[in-house]
Amino acid sequence: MSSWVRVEDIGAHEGEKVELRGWLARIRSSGKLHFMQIRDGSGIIQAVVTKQAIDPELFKSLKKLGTESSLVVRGTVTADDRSKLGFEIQADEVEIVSEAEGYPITPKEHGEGFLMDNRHLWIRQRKQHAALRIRATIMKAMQDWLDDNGFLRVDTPILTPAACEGTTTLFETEYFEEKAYLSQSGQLYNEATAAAFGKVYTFGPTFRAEKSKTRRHLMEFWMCEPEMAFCDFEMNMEIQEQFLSYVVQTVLEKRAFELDVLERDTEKLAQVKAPFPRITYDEAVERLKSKGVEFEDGNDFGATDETLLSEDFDRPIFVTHFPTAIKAFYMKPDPKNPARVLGADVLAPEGYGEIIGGGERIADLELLEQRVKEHELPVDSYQWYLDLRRYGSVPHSGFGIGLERTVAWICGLPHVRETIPFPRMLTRMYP
RNA sequence: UCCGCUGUAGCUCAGUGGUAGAGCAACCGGCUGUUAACCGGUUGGUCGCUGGUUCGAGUCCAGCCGGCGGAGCCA
Repeated sequence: MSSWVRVEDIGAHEGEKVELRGWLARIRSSGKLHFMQIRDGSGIIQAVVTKQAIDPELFKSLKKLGTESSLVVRGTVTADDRSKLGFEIQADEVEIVSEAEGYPITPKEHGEGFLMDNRHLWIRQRKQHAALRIRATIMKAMQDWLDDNGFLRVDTPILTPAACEGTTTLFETEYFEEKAYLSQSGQLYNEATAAAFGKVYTFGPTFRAEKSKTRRHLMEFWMCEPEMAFCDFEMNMEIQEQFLSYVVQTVLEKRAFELDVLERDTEKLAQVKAPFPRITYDEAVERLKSKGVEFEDGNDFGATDETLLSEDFDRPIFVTHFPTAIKAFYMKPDPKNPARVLGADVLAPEGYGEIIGGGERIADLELLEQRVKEHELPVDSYQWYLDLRRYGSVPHSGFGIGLERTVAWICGLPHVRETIPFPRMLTRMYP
């Protein structure tokens, strides 16, 4: 009897007869010998089938078996230097589960549009596996670090009654007789749960109905948003650099194989260790001007500006003290200069741009009420949020890290669309 | 929303106003160590759509539709 083994565990079964269940990734044939690449979801291994080993009719039909046909292969695990994995299977039994015909993705090159149309099949491919495995590892590393540092995961709702920052960029939906909006951030609810539990985070999908069409935007993306009571602007940045360093180092340790598949330069990732350099918004503007950029003071940075700023550093950087006017209504103004906020963005290296936005929140009731009015937000809808300043308000801070941008950076991918199984993009919601 | 590029076989592309092409995939055959295998053969077309110019349009023009790249906005 042979036992069902996954490719990732094959090394522990050398010399044994095993059963593989998977799909035919590729077949090459040399007359009386078939080389079948068997993909089982955990890896790819080559099964060698000789004409003597199996029924001649079956041997003949295997030659014609289409790519991605599903099958069960039984055979003996042997060590072999010619295999990248170090092992292959000398098959003596092959069962075809379901034949596939005309699988559209071939070993030759394809355009991005075609691959996105076939995303449901594209995710079977090696590089997509590597990126999505690294995504899973990043998510787990984020949660592990937070769980191990006293944070409680308290998820916030996706259906919300009002906007965090206005309704223009929200997806609207029906909620029986009312309107509801898909959450663009768990931020405000996080402040309530932080006042309940001290240190919390939410991790889930968020939605923005912005008509942006760039390599770093999705309509639906995942954010991990920690929030901490009794935490100021400085402590917030220290937590971010520890957190992010842990995530990057964990991926380097646990996903070396996948980083290699993606041909990622890991030396650049190895340098990602706390502390991260800090520059103020005003310093950043000076740096841009000295590089010949025509920058209008008070504006936010564009993608090329962020690339120019990060290229001087070998690790992520904080850009702090943005103009109050361009930041969210809940950001705390710097007491030394109220025209600037106690907020910071983290810019990833190598031109990957902003991956974290965060800062200290306004704790004072009167100032927050004033800000809500200044931003022309419906004050009544924000009463629960203002309550947080009425009942034991404390200094508190938090941040949000965009998962797909982080995955794109760590994987060295040119576009966030490959960092999520089924990206929702401006002009694409299929499949 | 704006700017640029682009649309020809299942895929990636070539195609000078005058007979619709290649490589890969698929299909048929060959090969006992292949790694995007290789060798021989076969099939495969509403040239994005609509209109216009012309004796003649894949090719030139206009509009529309799709794709890709970038900008703005943002994580």
